[in-house]
Amino acid sequence: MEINLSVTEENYIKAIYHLQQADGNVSTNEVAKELATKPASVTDMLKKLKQKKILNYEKYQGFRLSNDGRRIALGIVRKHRLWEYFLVEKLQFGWDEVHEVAEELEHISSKKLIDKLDAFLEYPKFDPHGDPIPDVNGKMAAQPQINLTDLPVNQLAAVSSVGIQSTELLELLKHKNIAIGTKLEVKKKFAFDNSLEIKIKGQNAFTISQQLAQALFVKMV
Amino acid sequence: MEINLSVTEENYIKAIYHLQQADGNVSTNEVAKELATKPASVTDMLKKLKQKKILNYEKYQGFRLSNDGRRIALGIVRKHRLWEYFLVEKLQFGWDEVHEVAEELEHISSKKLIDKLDAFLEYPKFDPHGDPIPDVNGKMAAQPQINLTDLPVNQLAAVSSVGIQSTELLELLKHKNIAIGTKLEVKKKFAFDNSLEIKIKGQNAFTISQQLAQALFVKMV
DNA sequence: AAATAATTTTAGACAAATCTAAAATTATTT
DNA sequence: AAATAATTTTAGATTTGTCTAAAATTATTT
Repeated sequence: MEINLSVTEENYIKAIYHLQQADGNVSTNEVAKELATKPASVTDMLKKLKQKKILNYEKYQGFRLSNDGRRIALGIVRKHRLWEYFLVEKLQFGWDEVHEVAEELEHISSKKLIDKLDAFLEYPKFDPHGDPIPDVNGKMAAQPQINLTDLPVNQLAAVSSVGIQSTELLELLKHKNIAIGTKLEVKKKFAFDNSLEIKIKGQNAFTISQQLAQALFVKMV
Repeated sequence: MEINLSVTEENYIKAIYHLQQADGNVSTNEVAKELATKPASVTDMLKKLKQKKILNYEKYQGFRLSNDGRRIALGIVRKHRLWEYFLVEKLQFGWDEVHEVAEELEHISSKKLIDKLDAFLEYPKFDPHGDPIPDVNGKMAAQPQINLTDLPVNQLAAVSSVGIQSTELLELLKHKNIAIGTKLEVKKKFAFDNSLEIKIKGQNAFTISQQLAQALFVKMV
């Protein structure tokens, strides 16, 4: 039942997991960009992962992780986030300097190690960046809903609710092409009037007012 | 100044380090045995390490680490032993189940990580097996001298002093071919009369009495 | 000091993960 | 719906670490 995976394979699985969280179906080019490698290399790996039943993949058709693949990805995410928590809470790293180290630590294979680390840290639910940490069974706490004004720049999030129910607001949202479930990122914050530059995938970026941003709640993705 | 080393290269360096601690000059076959690989593979790696100036090596002549090589080896040993200490003291692993995990953790490259871990652990001097942990500069505490009767089975050690100065004792030591500096291992302990079976490299094992063992002090190697 | 044995090195091959360049397929324009 | 563009895949090469089998060297016997 335990498949042995190389660090490279794990990195592909993790990248595909994150891309499909944001995007649904994943493409060869996206993965190549994410991993700073060439599409041809990605295709080779896709075949390998398909053969190991980690990936549902038909050529030219895009792909997604299988159930097994998702289980493995969650295991890697769990390790990454627990180590980040450890680095910040116990070793006094800054939250902005832990990522690369966690990228290495997440590939340490011992399950016992990670479960004991989890216990030592007293089963934290969120990592230092606010992302939820999967538990032993791969379950994670729901991402808390935050106000759009509090969303970090370049953090993908999905609109989860609107603060007020007014026809005027709905009219504006319709015009801006924003609905519940719309995935967006904040690209810039303007201090002068607290307006935000917003990017929805496949559209050009546009600006929204402070008032509109305050009416929108999102969950990080 | 910072050379990038693969996990494989690091494992070779560590193996050579440990072998030369015990042996002086190291041979291709010894390394192959230690790393469970073939002599031909070792020769390939030796050339590579020589080229990187980590090894003083002339073919057919045996080899030793260069100063740089020793510095690198001490860094790996430092990481291994600090992680072992962490696993036992913080994560409640048994001292006998930490080795394989530490074998993986020792290859995490961040120097900052290991120095912060050292601080978190409050600069321990010895790991759970009693081996000294090198500090940031590669210095380690002298291995404490222990009585031969307390030496664990199969732990290589060097005779460091004798407890009493008698002609009779010296006569016996001469006959048994034991001197200050002689490297030996205890292969068996016999409960009946507390005699020990001793093995000196290149000789057949032989037995010594409890009285003789109590007169000998050793340092682990 | 020859012969034999053991060790070590070379030569050539293989698998994993990558690359470039070209071919195949799908998507988008006009 | 052709033509063009973008994406994806294939084919063939490269690098790293490994292997086996054979050759070279050193060590040990007789």
